[in-house]
Amino acid sequence: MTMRTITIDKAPLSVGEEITLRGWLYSKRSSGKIIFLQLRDGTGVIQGVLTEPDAPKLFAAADRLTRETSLIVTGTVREDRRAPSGCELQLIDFTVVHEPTAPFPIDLTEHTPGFLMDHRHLWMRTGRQVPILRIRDAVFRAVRSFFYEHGFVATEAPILTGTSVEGTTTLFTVDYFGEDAYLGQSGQLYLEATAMALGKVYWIGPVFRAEKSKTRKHLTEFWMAEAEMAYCDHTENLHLQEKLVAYIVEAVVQERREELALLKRDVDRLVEEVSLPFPRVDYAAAIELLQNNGHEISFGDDFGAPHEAFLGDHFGKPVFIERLPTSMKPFYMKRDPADPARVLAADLIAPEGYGELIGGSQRADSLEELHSQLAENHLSPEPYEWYLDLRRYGSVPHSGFGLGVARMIAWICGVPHIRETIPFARQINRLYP
RNA sequence: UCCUCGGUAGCUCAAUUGGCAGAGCGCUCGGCUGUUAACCGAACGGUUGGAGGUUCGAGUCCUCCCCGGGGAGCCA
Repeated sequence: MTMRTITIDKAPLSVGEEITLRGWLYSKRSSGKIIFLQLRDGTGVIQGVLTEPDAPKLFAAADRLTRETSLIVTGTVREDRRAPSGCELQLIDFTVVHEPTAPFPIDLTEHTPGFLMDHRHLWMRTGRQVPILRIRDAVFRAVRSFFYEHGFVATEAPILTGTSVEGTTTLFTVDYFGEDAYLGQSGQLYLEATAMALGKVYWIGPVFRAEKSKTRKHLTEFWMAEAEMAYCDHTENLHLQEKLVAYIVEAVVQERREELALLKRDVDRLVEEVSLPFPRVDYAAAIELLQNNGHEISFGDDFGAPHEAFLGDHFGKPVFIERLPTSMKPFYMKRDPADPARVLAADLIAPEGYGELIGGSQRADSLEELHSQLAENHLSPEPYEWYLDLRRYGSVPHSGFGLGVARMIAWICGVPHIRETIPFARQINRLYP
């Protein structure tokens, strides 16, 4: 008999065979002369079974094991409906790789969010965290395949920048050889330049906002998937965005069905939510809709959390709010030719209260527009000269958007807080671990 | 920055009107041949976030500070 080393997710394919697994002891239950070891390896959890009369010495050793002991086990895979995963390993032997020097801090019962975040480096081994992080991987991969399949070129924006994208948002400052530099808050301006070189571009990268936000939807360091397209108008921009969102959800549903089941996500609802097209609602109509449903809001106001929640619930799927007021938005967006008080921009609001998934717009493409809009925002053109060059040399209509990856993952997973959707969340008051 | 709730055993939480500091889980020990957050029994475990104050007496009341959760604003 040949003995193979495999991963736990492949164990159901090896029923009847003798295999080796390398992992960690997730939990242990014993009942006198029979012992159950729950073994995890990152791909899943499987139960190992051992009875005392069969192997007294091995049984005694197993009985002494503590949680998160790393071990290599050998056994025979068999189906058993009493096992949590439907199959289990009849243990033949095991080797301890490392024995923990203290009890593992994370119980499988209950902890406060603060305690869990303090122990994020250990918490991430347990329960829902493994499936969430595997879904995160699937989301990143789906974004990359979508853009690849649609002819986009993967590129990068710098993290260290000398220019602010949004005049208003707070920036993290770093010392750059005696000069102030900032951690990038968006790759957009750089992607506009790159799109003029390569046509259609995207990147997935970290961005930084020094906002003192304290909500379930905000991190100070988060990942955005940003795209920028030359020769693309507002309408085409929205069309691509909805296709991307639906593509990601469908890919994850297909690839990570087991993980979604572990998270008890209502997958049917999720799939229904991404049936195309997503509704397009004019900003003015959205304001009216909110007013008619008892919300205190007027034209020119930005949406607050309750408004976003209402809109998501009302439509039951992601909804574009388009033609937003100029006053709400940054200098680089193109004015609506039909109404200069509006810009050709849209926010994509997620269902189920997950907030804004995407912000996008057609960009102002003439030098005159940009100059006057910089002036209106009280921004000096000087640091933007390189950006203004894009309108001096073969400027074209172009559009782009940024997708908040963590919010996307939170929505797909159905988890309430985005701190669980990234391995190590950076928040106000949290820089460790 | 603002609003709000909280800080008691390693963890999650109790503690009546201001009157002896408690439980469950975990760890340790004992029992149990199908456990599913196993179960049963025992033992271990405390500077009640910090400083000051009121009082015969403070986990409990007062003042200030520190830390955390939730929310708002801002944004993705």
